[in-house]
Amino acid sequence: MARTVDPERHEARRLVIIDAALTRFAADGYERATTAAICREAGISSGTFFHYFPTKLGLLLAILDLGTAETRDWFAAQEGRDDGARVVLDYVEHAAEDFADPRLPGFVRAVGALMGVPEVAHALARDDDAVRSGLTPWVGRAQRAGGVRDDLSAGRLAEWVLAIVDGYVGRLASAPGFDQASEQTMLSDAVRRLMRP
Amino acid sequence: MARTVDPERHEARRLVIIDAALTRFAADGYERATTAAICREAGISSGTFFHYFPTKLGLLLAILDLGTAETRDWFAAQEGRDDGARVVLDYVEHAAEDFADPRLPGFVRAVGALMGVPEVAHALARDDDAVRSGLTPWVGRAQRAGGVRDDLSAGRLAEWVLAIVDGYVGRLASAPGFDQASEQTMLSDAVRRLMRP
Amino acid sequence: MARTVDPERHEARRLVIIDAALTRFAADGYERATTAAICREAGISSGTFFHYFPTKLGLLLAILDLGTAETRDWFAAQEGRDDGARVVLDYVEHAAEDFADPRLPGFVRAVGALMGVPEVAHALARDDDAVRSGLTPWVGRAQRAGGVRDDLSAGRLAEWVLAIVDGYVGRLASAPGFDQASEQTMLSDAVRRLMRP
Amino acid sequence: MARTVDPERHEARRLVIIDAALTRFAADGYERATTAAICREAGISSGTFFHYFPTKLGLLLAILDLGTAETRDWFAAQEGRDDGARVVLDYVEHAAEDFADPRLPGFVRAVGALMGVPEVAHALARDDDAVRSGLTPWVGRAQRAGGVRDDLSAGRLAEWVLAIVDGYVGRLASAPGFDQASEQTMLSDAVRRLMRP
DNA sequence: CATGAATGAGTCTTCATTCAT
DNA sequence: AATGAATGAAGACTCATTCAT
Repeated sequence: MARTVDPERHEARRLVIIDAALTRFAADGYERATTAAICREAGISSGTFFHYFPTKLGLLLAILDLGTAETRDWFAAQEGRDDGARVVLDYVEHAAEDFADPRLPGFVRAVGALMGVPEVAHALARDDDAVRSGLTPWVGRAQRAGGVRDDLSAGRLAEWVLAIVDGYVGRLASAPGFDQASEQTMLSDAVRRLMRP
Repeated sequence: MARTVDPERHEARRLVIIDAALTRFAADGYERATTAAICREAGISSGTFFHYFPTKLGLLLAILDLGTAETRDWFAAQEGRDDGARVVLDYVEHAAEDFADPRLPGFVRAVGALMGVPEVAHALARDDDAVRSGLTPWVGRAQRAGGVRDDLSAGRLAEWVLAIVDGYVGRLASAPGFDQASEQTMLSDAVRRLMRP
Repeated sequence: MARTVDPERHEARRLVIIDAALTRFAADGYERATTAAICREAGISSGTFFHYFPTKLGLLLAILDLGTAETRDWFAAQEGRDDGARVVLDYVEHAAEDFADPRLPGFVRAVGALMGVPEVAHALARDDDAVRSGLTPWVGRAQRAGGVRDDLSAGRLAEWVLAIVDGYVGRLASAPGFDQASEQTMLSDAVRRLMRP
Repeated sequence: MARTVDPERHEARRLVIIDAALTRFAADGYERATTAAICREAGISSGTFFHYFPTKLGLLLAILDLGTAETRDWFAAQEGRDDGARVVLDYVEHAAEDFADPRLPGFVRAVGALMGVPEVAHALARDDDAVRSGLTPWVGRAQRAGGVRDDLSAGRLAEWVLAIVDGYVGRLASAPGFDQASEQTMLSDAVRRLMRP
């Protein structure tokens, strides 16, 4: 009797809160996004908030971990492919599509301001590691296959690919006429130019 | 009789506060950098702080304006030059050198989190305008002179140059082995590749 | 049909909760002992807690009433005895033995902090009354039998006997080397000295 | 210029807050005495409260330390006296007079409920030490001078003197007809009886 | 009967800003 | 001009209690 824990409902509600938080963090920044505002956005009470997440920071970290997991999943799904350069470009495209969600740039900026907070720094380092260690082997394979410059180590070249993606994302948020729809092809082009021998 | 306002001393003190704020904002982010911490860093009292700046936000805006003015000055100093492509690359290098101050990436992130605050958004828009309107003519001139791709408008190409600089700056702050000394030549190379016909 | 209320099981569970509460109140004080902690200690859910007790305060009052009833029972069991002084000393010893439960001093302190709450004040007054009205007649009888000082009223002397027991209990909790095993004979001696003519 | 720190005014204000806190802690207990209520009682704002004390607990500890210091001062002032038994009785009387402040018993109870908080436990241990190490030598001297029982060590006898004072203080608070004015002579008598050979 | 997710009032504490000296 | 004590609005978080299952 008394089936009180419905794991599905729990997970669903958790995601509602995460979604609301993404909205508020993106629009207002971490500090200006009050827990009250997040609760309002999610349609829950403050008690419920702290029933699902231990602290406001804990919620942020949960979001970051979600992203890291998503990255790992994406790379895991590429296992067995052959064309390294193609995978790199697919990743770039995949990342760019993530940012079709207009809240993401704002969220990334919100997180950036918290780099001084150790727990955030660690979560970001984990995330960066996931991307880097996912991407580097494909860059290396592309180099060995030829068709990609090899005057840089695979790691350093991967880093620069990420730098360009970062720059693209940053502009998405701050430059008026710069939008995902029209610039995504330029992004692929820019990365191709960077990697050309 | 008593001329109590010594404009030089006033300006010097203002700069001391701005410098202290740059340090704290960069290390802790805008919200976590308390006025008390900035005062401590600057060696002044809170009363003095508000004698020089109307609010904490006012101080931040003053710093941003300083940067915008510096950008305008730099472009004003290029007047009369000929080689557009060279000026663009010089600007990239100049921007990169600014970021030799290790506090700047942190400061940029701190400001990014405040994009939702209208006054900050406007100040950033002014700053962006200064850069864009400074850079675009030189890109256009380079295109007309040949040697630079012209499948994009000058404005859009300038935007992408800035995107790459942004990406470089972002990595500077977040990637462990990515430092200004060793990556600056890669930056120029990446911009050159982007602009190549 | 369904007789769902098994009075014995009900009472047993009630006592489990009371015991758990005694533990938590004693260790943490009334306010710091959360209902959640009491539930954990008792191995029940919060819903069950409030099925057995109307409020957290109600639980505390129930514990106090239990103590009062126990006191009344003890004195009822002395009916018919002769030697008043002996009964007084027996009571002192009995009280001291109660405090062999190491949780009691802490519980008494926890309750002390709630004297400002009317319901607690009343419960304590009832308890004190039970002790006082149980003890005073025996003190009086001892005085009339001689061998006990009679320069004080029986009531006042009883009060002082209780004061010494209280002091003993207080030390039990706060003084390191002061333990029930070694000090109980001193307690009887101190009470005897107090009562000596 | 700018005489901003007036140490006297600072200390005076600190004492006003301490006095207000004593009132509220005594009447309501530690947890139920909100900082807001203490501020109201002291006629200050919440900001001022935290300007003078780091936390609500810090305020409580400050009060305890004040008491410990007072105890040390009292014993320091007895240096050079001769009659140990007289000093012990003077201390008992002195302690009893302290409790002429009707708030003290309530305050002691409020603190008792916090014995589980390490910082409070330590402060109380320090306080107990001050009393014990102040009193024990005088008890010892009285024993050596004769006229005081020596079947107990000086330390243990001192402990029992304190137990009786504690019991007296406890009754002061909880027993209706038990007041300082009429019972203080009984207190001295009780202690004398305890110490008699 | 038993469960535990949900609630929201209430608390401590922080911090930008003011102002008397 | 410079100081720093005082202010109080605002925010994160806790916890007793309710109620649908």
